[in-house]
Amino acid sequence: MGLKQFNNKPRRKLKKGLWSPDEDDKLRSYIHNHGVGCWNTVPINAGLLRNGKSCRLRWINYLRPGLKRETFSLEEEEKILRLHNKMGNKWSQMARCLPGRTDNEIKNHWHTNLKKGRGNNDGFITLTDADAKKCISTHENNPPTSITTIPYACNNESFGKTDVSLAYIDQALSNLPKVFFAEWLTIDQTHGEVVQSNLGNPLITRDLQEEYKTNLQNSSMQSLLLSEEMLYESILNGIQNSSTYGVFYPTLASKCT
DNA sequence: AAGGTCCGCAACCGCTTCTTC
DNA sequence: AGAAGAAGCGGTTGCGGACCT
Repeated sequence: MGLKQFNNKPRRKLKKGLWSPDEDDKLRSYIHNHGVGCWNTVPINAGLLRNGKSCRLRWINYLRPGLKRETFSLEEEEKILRLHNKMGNKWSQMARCLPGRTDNEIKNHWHTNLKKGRGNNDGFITLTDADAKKCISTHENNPPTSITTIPYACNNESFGKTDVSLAYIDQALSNLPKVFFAEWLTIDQTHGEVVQSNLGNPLITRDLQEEYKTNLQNSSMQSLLLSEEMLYESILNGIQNSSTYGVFYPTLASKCT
């Protein structure tokens, strides 16, 4: 009995690595004319020396119509951060919420930009001046009500120090309602009470909270970073009527325990 | 200019889930 | 019900370009 019995079918030497424009054309035109059907038969019928899996990936991540090929917008990044906080590494589910983006693209962008770049270990995002301007222009056109969300935070390292972005926000928001709450709090608008926190885990360390409290007392700055607990206290103390507002990004902060 | 290092992205790999029979 | 194949998913790898020395 010979093993050759198992190998009667001529085995095609499959190609790996980057796709050539020619291969792209073959796959694109095949799917355009015949549809996908079974992925395992696609490369055979399309005359490609690839496996079905590779074809599927190439189509989904690169050739499929409707894909955006441009860099992620601030709004998209904001959405990714929110979704990641809500669902973790569910890249494909996130992709469904971001038209024109693939799970692979979102995953790569998270690992290379959002995880360590704009976000810091302490759970805050570094806000560039350009980001701040974009953020403010969005809210200028659509002024927040007394209970709203500001989707950006400032790096806490800049807290209490001179910071262009923070100063810009102070200036730009001066005409807007003075109290803003983070998105992870649901507020009873009638009574001004926190009725629900969307995250059960501690948002920031006790040490950081103490640091903020000290800074809050000492700071002459108009803007303040508030922890969930501090926001809660502030509401209870009727701080809504003061000139304080909180800007806090919960997505990354939730990772900080 | 050349070699080394870093970083982003495309693609692969292997495991899980779904579907079909 | 369960086996087998297909599809989906997420972690990881490796190539290539940019940047640094």
